[in-house]
Order: sequence, then C-alpha cells, then structure tokens
Amino acid sequence: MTKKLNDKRVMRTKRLIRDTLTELMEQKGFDAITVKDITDKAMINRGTFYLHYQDKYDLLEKSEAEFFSSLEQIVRDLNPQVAISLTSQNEPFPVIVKLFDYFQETAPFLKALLGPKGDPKFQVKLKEMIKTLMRQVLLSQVNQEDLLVPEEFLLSYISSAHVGVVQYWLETGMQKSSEEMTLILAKMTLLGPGHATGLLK
Amino acid sequence: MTKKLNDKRVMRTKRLIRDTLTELMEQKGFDAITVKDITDKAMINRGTFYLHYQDKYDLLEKSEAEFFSSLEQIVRDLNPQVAISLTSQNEPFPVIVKLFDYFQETAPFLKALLGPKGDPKFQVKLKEMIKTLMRQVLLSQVNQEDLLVPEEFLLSYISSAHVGVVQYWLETGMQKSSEEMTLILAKMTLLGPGHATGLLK
DNA sequence: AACAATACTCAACACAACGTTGATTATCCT
DNA sequence: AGGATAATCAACGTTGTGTTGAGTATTGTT
Repeated sequence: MTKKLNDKRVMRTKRLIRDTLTELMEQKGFDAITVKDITDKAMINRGTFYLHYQDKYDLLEKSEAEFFSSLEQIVRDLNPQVAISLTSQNEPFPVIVKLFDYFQETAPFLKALLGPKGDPKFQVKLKEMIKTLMRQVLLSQVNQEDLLVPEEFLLSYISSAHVGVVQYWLETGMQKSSEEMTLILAKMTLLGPGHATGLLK
Repeated sequence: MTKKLNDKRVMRTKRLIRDTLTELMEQKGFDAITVKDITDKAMINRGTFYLHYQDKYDLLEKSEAEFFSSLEQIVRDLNPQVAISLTSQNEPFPVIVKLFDYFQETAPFLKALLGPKGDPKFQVKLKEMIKTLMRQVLLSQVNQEDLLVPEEFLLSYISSAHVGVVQYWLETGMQKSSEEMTLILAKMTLLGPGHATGLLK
C-alpha cells in the first residue's frame, strides 16, 4: 500500500505550514521560530506538524529543495544552446529574465531567506547555481589562457555580485522589471563581447 | 563606585567564552549552539555566562560589534586622502590591503560568521561598510551622469562581489597574500582609471 | 451512500535548555 | 591583609521538544 499523495488534507496542511514559515521568517528570523509558533499561527495541532516534518530544520530544507527544484527546471527547460548564448548588450539573456520572473513569483519566500534573518546556506546554494551557469558562459566566451585572474575568483566575484543585486532588488520592492534587471546585470558584468563598454558613456 | 574593568578574571572569562563561540560556530553553526554547549566546552559555570551576557544573541552581537569597531579603526587610521586614492593597477589599494591583513588575523571568527552556518546580519553589515568605502571611490573617480547603471545597483554589485571573494578566500585556506587579493579584486572591479582593461590580455 | 483508510486533534509524558536566585568559595585589586 | 567581587554550585519554575495512545473528522474508493 503506497501512501496517498493527493489527499486534500495533506496538501492543505503542508501549504499552510510552509506559508506560515515564510511569514514568521520575515518577522523574527528562522532560528527564533519554534514549532509551536508555526502551529499556533497556522492553527493546527502541534502533533500534525510532526506528521509531515521531523523538525523545523527539516521543514526549511524541504522548502528550499522545492524552490531549487523549480529553479533547475526553468534552466533545464530552455534549450541549453539558447540558454548560454549571449545576446547583444541591449537584449537581456533569456535565462536570466526567466529566473527573475520566478524570483518575483516567490518573492516573499526568497526575500525572507536572502534577508538579514535568512539562511546563509540558502545563499550559498543559490550562488553555486549561478556559478555553474556563469562557468558555461565563461567557457563559451573567453579563452582560459587570456584570463588575468584565477577563474574561481572571477566566478565567486560574479555570482556573489549577482545574488547581492537580487537581494537589493528584493529589499527595495522590486521596482524594476526582469528585463531591466537583466540588462543592468549584463552591463556590470565583465563577460561577453561587449564587456567593459557597458558601464560608462 | 564604578565597576572595575581590568579584572583578570573577567577578561579571562570573556575571552574564553568568545573563543569558544568561534569554535562552536565552525562546528555546528550559531543557532544549534546552546549556552550549555558554550559553558561546558569552556569549562565554566553556566551562571557565569549570564554574569556577562544576557543570552547567546547578546554574545554574538557584542562579538560582532568588537570586530567592526576594530575594522572602522583601521579605515579611520589611514589618511582618508590616501585611503580613497587609487593607485596604478599594479599597486594595491592601501586600505584594502590593511583590511585583508586584519581579516587574516581574525580568520577563524570571520570564517565562521561568513560561512554557511554563519550570521546573515553580519554579512549585511560588512557589505554596508564596503559600500560606504566604495561610494567614496566612485564619487572621486566617476561623473555621476556618465553612469549607465543606477549607482545603488552598482554599489550592491561591487560590495557583494567583494564579500563573496573574501568568503571564497577564507574557505580555500587563504592561499593568496593580502596584496595579491587586492590586485585580483582591482582587476575584476570596474572602477578607477584602468577599469575594464585588467581582466583580459 | 457507506466503508475503510488515514489525516488530524487532544492530553499527557519525559527530557533538555532556559534564565534566575541565594548561599558559598576563590580570586583579584589596593 | 582585607574588602570587593567574580565564579561556583544547587535548585527553581518555565518553555519548547519530540513522542505516544486514543478519539474524531475528512477523504478517496467502491
């Protein structure tokens, strides 16, 4: 007998718990949250929580995993060829635009996790993913021997920069569109044929 | 009657507690640490901890404050003129070199706080400080009207990038000297007269 | 519509860490 | 040497943890 995965009760409860987690993380930050906090706010029995998650860390892990799974799906969906191809500097990378679209959809969750009360591990994972993307771009655009800086430092620099800009964008209310953000990032990043010409007039 | 600040017992205990915090943060991360963990490892009575700190969050705050206080001292010590003056691309910024020197001294603490089990608030504060430094450099080097990208995005980009590189440097065992690191950063950063010429041959 | 499965509730449990207290001992400063 | 105070120790109630067993409510299935 396999467990029933489509039970309305289970789905309702899980979504309730995860939404409550997001709300509480914005308010008090993850480590100040107790399981009791979550179940009180979600108005479910504390025992119910333990029916679905081992503890609050398990909940966080599974929520993050779900996020990254969607993110990887988005990257994978786009034809890799198209994905890593650079366009002219006045047209945004298609992948990055899609990523920003998804960031916007999941903004409350993302903002909480990337904010000052968030999870540093999550930030590391996100950087790692961007690093992988950028490594492909780098390989396709630049001869390794031409680099005057160790590749890994450059990738750390760029991926951290990108995450930092996303954080700033989230904090300031996401005033710019996905396309605008992608263009801004492209101009600041030393990659691609138009590199170093995008920043100054 | 003012409290005596130079009591050997107090200094010994405080240093013991803070060093133990650093060690434990590397091992299990801040939020997994209990006061009992700290006092057990430091072999002091649990009550003694509460004689000096309200709770573990208070301890973390005061440790961070001490770090930033030293950091600001270093920046302030250097003549501001010298501090923000850029040198040729083959000579490191003097301030940045000094900062890396201090990072190296406090490496265990810093590594713990900037690592995957660290404190996101600390990262924010460090970025903020670098942002302030970079804002000065930006003002002295570039005409605002010439920027094709909003200033705050650029500053977020650069400061996050710098912190990210420091993280990578700490994680990988600080194999490069402060001078080397400063040069690498300068080459990757689009600021100063030699900008955009440092990355590729 | 009725039944079986199971998600959820509820009350209770032992356990661990918290933050505080009062009394005692050890160490430091002058 | 003597007064001040830091550190120890044992004990306290409180809060959250993770688990259990028994009852209730919802759900998917036939």
